[in-house]
Amino acid sequence: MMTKLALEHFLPYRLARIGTVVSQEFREIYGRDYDLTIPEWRVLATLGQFGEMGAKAIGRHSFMHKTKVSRAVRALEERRWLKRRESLEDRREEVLALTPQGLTAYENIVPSALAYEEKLLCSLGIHAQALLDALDALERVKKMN
Amino acid sequence: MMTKLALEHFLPYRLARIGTVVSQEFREIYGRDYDLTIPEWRVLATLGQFGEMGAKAIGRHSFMHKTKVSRAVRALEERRWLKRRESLEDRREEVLALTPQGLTAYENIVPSALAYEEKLLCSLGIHAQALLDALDALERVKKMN
DNA sequence: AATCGATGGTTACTTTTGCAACTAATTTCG
DNA sequence: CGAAATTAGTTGCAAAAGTAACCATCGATT
Repeated sequence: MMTKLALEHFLPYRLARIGTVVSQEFREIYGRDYDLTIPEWRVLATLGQFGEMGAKAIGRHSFMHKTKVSRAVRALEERRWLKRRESLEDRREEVLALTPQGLTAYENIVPSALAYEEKLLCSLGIHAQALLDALDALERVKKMN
Repeated sequence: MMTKLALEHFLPYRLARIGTVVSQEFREIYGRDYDLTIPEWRVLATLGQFGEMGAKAIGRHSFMHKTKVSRAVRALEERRWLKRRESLEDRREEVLALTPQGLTAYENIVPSALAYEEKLLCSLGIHAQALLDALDALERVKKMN
C-alpha cells in the first residue's frame, strides 16, 4: 500500500507558497508609490537599518546573492538613493550609504511596512505569537540567524 | 522620532526567506536522484495525487502560472513521465496522466518527501502543531484554500 | 618584496520566469 | 444560426536570477 501525499498539506510547499504570497502582497505596498523590486527594497531596508556598510555585509544580512545585491545597488544608485565611496581601510570594498532622498523614501516606507505587518499579525489573532515562536524555532534549526 | 524596522524580524521577509530555504532544501531530496525542477515536482505531485487532469486544474491546485505548468508538462512529457490525450468533451483541453515510469518515480519520491516533512516537524518539537495551525489561519486569511 | 591564496565586487552567459499576444475550440446571446 | 466573448494551452519576447569567470586588492608566507 502506497502512502499518499496531498500537496496542499505538504509543509515545504505551504511554506514556499505563503512566503511568496505574503512578500508579493507586501511588495505592492512599496511598489505602489516607488517602483522597487524586492532586492532593491532589501538593500534599502538594510542600509536604513545600519547606515553605512559594504555590499558583502548587505548580502549577508538580507540573505541575497552578491550579484543580486550588486544589481540592486546599481539601480538604487541610478535613482540617486544611495552613494558609494571607496573604503579607506580596504580599497576593494565600497562603502554604501543612503542619500537624503534615499533616507526620505525609506522613512516613508517603514510606517506602511510596519502597518502591513501589524495587520497581518492581527488577522492571525490567537495564532500570531505562535507563528513568531515557530519561525524562531525554524530559523534556529536551519541556522538562519 | 522615527520607528525602526529590523529586517531580520520583519514578518514578510522572514516568511519569504524560510519558504525558499525549506523548499530549496527539499528540492535537493528529489534533485539528488531525479533532476527535477520545483514546477516539475509540483506537476508530478498533483498528477500523482489526482490521476488524470487538465493543465489548468494543475495550475489551480499547485498555484502556478499557466506558462510554468505548460513548460513543466512538456519537460515531463519529454522524459516520458506523463502523456497527454485529447479530451473527448472539450477538444481545447488536454487530459494529462502519469505514465508507469512517472508513477514509479512519484512513488519513489513520496516516502522521502514525507520523511523530510516528518524530520522538519520533529525538529520543531513543541512548535510543530502551532506552526501548522498558524499556517491554516494564514491561508484562510489570504484565501489560499 | 615577490608570490600565492583569499576576498569584494562586477560582468558575460545561460536559465528561469512573467507578460502579452496568439491559436483553436467553446459558450453565449442577439 | 452566427458574431462576439471566453477559455485551454502555447509561444515570443523581455525582465530577473544564478553560475562562473574575471579584475583589483589585500593578507600571509617565504
